[in-house]
Amino acid sequence: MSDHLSTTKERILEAAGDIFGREGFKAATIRRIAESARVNVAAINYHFRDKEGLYAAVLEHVFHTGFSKFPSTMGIDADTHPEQQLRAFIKGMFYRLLSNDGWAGLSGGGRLITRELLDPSPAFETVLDTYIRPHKDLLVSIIIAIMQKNPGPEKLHPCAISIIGQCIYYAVAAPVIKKIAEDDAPIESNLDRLAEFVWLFSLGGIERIRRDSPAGDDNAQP
Amino acid sequence: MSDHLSTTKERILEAAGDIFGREGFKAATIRRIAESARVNVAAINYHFRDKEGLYAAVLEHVFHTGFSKFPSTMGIDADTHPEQQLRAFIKGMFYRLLSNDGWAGLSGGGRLITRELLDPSPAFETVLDTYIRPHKDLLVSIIIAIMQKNPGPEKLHPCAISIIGQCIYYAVAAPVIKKIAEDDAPIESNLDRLAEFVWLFSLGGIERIRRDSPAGDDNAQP
DNA sequence: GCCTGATTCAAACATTTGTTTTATTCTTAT
DNA sequence: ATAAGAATAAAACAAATGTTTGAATCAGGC
Repeated sequence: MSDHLSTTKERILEAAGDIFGREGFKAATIRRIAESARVNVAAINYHFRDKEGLYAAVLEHVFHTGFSKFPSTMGIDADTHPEQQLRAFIKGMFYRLLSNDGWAGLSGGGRLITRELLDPSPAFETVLDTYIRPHKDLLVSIIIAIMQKNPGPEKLHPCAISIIGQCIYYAVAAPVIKKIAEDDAPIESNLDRLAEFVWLFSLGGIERIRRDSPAGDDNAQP
Repeated sequence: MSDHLSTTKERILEAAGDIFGREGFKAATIRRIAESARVNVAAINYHFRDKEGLYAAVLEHVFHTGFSKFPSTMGIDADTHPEQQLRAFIKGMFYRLLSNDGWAGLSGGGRLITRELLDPSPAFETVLDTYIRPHKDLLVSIIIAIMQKNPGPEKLHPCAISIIGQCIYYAVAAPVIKKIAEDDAPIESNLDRLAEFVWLFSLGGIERIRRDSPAGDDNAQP
């Protein structure tokens, strides 16, 4: 890793994103990061204060660039057909998490994010408010639009979790999926097909939940 | 952790399961495990050779007890209506992963397993053959029975992944779910409701995939 | 040209941590 | 009762790792 050009600080950030993602916070060593960034160990403390400071900076950097390259809406207008909005949303998740242009390319296969889900660091609180909550809210509003009614949060939230869960599971379990269902491993060339599958599956799921829900109202937001 | 009675070896296994699950292999320290098990540090090396040996033993122990208490089939006959088989399968996943009688109670909230998905250890290879592959094969056969046709692995595997993914995501993202959708956190009192939801959602998903698939044959196994 | 502050570097420090050693205690078969 | 082996305990060891230090180097303004 660690690109040829760019400043020291940037090289550290990129190398650290990759290594933290691959090995986790504790297992990653600043010596390995420094080596990968072709930088003296002390430079890390100089620029980022300590290991935790570096980690916090990496996290912010990774989320910022990920959601910049692949925004939640994926550039789709809010007046597009809601099912197509969902398609874009899901494709966005796959590319953000698993594309080489996304987190797969700069955080050890998108695993930095998965690790945060499992063990949120102190620095994650900010990320949650800035990126994740709005992202979830958008999804919920898309689901309401598809259902053409608001079945209440006790249906909407599990729906959102089921959809997001399918996407993130590909990132979490990539190593295992490679072993037991090799043709469906979440590698670049499969992303479109897998996203399409999850989209269809989720449309079916949403429809089924809709059918089983009481009338409900038509309010736009939950 | 670490129960009052039982032998030294067992106390170590239980304490280690909890701490490895909570902190991960690298971050967990022999000394903390020994303290939690009320045992001398050297006892761990004596009984399990080294840290890796302990980890391998923990992994086998955790999977064995998990699938013993909550088998893949959950005691449901193979001639039960396939949709009910799926219901049992999903409920089994939720309880195995997230119940206090299951992995939540003996591997730091079921996180030991999730960590293995993310970074499979050498010891995971065995677990994969013994527990995970058969588990997946059962799910695939249930899906075929529900669809009443075999749409081929390129539909079956993603279907299985979508279903398993929804369940496991609750375990992976439990801390985050607690923060952004508190009422749907995967705690004991919610497991039945969440399993029921995932079941319905998945039935919808399967039906949708079935509709969009070409005729296919009726072979029993993929 | 030189001075000041920012940056980089090699080396050293202090702590943590997995493992080993050695002695002691406990268990059990004879 | 006793010898032999299993189990436990305290201490020491060696390697690794995050951080600091103090000197060297570089960049830009006067």
